[in-house]
Amino acid sequence: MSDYRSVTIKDVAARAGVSITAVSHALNEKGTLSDETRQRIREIATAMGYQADALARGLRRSRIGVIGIVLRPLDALEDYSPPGIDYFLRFAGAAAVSALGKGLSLMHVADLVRGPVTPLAFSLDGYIVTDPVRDDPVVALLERRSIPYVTLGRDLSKPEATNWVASADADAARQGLRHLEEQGARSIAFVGGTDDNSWNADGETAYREWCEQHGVRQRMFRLPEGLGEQGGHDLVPNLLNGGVPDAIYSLTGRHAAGIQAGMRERGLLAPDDYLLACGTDADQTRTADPPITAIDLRPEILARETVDLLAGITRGEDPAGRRMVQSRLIVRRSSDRGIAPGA
Amino acid sequence: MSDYRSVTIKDVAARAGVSITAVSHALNEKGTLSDETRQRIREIATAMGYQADALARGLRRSRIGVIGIVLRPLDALEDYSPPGIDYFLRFAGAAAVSALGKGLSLMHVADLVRGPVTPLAFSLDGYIVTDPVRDDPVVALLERRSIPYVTLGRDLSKPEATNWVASADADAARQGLRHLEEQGARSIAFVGGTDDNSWNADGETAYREWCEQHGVRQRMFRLPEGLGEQGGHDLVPNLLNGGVPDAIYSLTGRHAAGIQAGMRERGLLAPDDYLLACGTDADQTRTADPPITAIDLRPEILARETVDLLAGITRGEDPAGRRMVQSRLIVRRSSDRGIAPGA
DNA sequence: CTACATACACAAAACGTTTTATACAAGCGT
DNA sequence: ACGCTTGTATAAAACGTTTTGTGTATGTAG
Repeated sequence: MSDYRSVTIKDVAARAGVSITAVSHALNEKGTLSDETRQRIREIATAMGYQADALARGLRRSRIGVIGIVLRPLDALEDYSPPGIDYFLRFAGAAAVSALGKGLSLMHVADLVRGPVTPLAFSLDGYIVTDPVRDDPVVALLERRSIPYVTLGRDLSKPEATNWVASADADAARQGLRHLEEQGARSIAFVGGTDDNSWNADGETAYREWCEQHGVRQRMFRLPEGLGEQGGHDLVPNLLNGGVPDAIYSLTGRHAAGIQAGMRERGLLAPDDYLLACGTDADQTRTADPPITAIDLRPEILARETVDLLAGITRGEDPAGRRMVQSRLIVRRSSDRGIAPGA
Repeated sequence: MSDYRSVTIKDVAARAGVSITAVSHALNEKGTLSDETRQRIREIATAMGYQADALARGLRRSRIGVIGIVLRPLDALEDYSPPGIDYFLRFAGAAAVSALGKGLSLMHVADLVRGPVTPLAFSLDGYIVTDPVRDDPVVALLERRSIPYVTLGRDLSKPEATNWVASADADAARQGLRHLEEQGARSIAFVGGTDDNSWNADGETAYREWCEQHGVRQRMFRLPEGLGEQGGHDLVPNLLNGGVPDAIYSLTGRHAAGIQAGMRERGLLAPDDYLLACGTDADQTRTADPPITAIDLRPEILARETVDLLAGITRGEDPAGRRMVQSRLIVRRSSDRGIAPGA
């Protein structure tokens, strides 16, 4: 490690024979400099490879070109890198890429509200908060600090808020339920999560409506997200309590995989003995045997919209919020009896 | 957005009736303060919720608690979020999680050497560079700036370097080749990439050795990583040039999927007409039909080791480098003729 | 009583910027 | 010759820390 000294504004000023104020103004289109000197300073600066130190700059202004991302559902999990969270990783990866495309960098930040937090956390330009729960403490903290943020998924405790992007959750669930119906399901059991977020809420609503419209008794279950496949597996006895349902719609991928495993232990195989579909595509739904029908929430598109919205807000613009992204049903064997849609 | 003013060192000093120097010393275990005042200041600081501003601190010291990650193979791609890069996203996600566990944050940084770079880029504590190529300009830049870094995969141009973590690439390839052999392959064609990195180099070496040991003629192909599935597909005529090989071992997942598709168009199906295995597990290998045998490089473990090594280095320690992570063969239908290993 | 440590606290400089306020010409109208 | 713009450039303050050096009691040895 040599002792490299990077070139500062002072160096540029010295070389150009002007004050550092002149350099700053020349490079930031501020102040009153003749076009001539402005131009000259710029050339010298680039020739010397000058790049303003972001820390020093951030100290005065307050934008450092970095946005943070908080993955709430992962905060909650004890183990921080369980399998089957690839939706979040895909989202985070895609968000990073989108941010880079806008000249921003994305920084992962751990739970802001417990334990010591990364030093830079409160100096970031803005935040993406995925799937906040009702009265989310992280959201509250950001508000208190007046740090701009965008949530992925609506914040149920803030119906007036516009700073969110979400998949069209209710639509997605309806789409899944309609598909099961088309493949022959008359009664459908529903397995949601326990996190108090819009994703679960909208899924439940869609299910309730479907049941009412079809005059079918609701069979709704709520299973903590953290229980994962094991939880799905252990839920099976309850699911079978009132007889084998025609179909099961599970919101989370890990639950669905566990349910399928548990059903198989009882000799019940999809798609012959029941139909199975799932609200999020995940590693588990793809690799299960048989592969499980799932909804691709299109994390890449969600990420792009989220970053775009946040970037606009941090720049002080007033971009349109409340953005919804249409998701897409991926039919796989677990629910495919070969009946054409609309038949 | 209210005008929240966060509590500064000055506020704490005022409240405690001491100088800001005293506060700084008290909180950083520096200087000469009586234990009594030290303690009193600490209590007041925590009571007021004081947290040192990372930017201001970074200006003086030079550690801000953030490490950067550069995904070189993605830098090279024109499209920045193609499918089938989930190995990198998994790695990045896992690295973020590992970093958080060490009180560091992970920041995605785009190609450092072309175009304007994120402002904070040169103020980060250190970097992870995945799969650097020979004489990688990003690596050169980091060295010039004397920013510590760790590479994922050896840097072929720096045989003496110890600052790397890698999967046991050669072992992995040997493992794959042995598996194909056990399933009945006598001649194996090999498809590598063109990036000049240790991953490709070690894979090729393992293949050459295997051919020599078995007295089989080499059938080695090099296909640019960027061509993806299409590239694999288009390579098939060349692959078939000297007759249908018993088996094909492809280093990258996208190539493998394309090859399988191309072979099918010619009526050749795995595992009956040929065996197919692949050096990296990817979305494409899992979801291909039939699913393709692949090597799980265990990005989560790689990420943990990489972050651990880098964290040690940035703290000025001298942690053991050159860490190798054993990978794991996942046998899928594309190469499975049901012959037990070792038979 | 003097000289000299020792213990404690603080003032001021420094980090590299941006921003605000000021200075100095030159030109112009009176 | 005077005051007033206008155009150009700079000095100095500010951002919130850390670090360096200085100062003042207090105690101790001679």
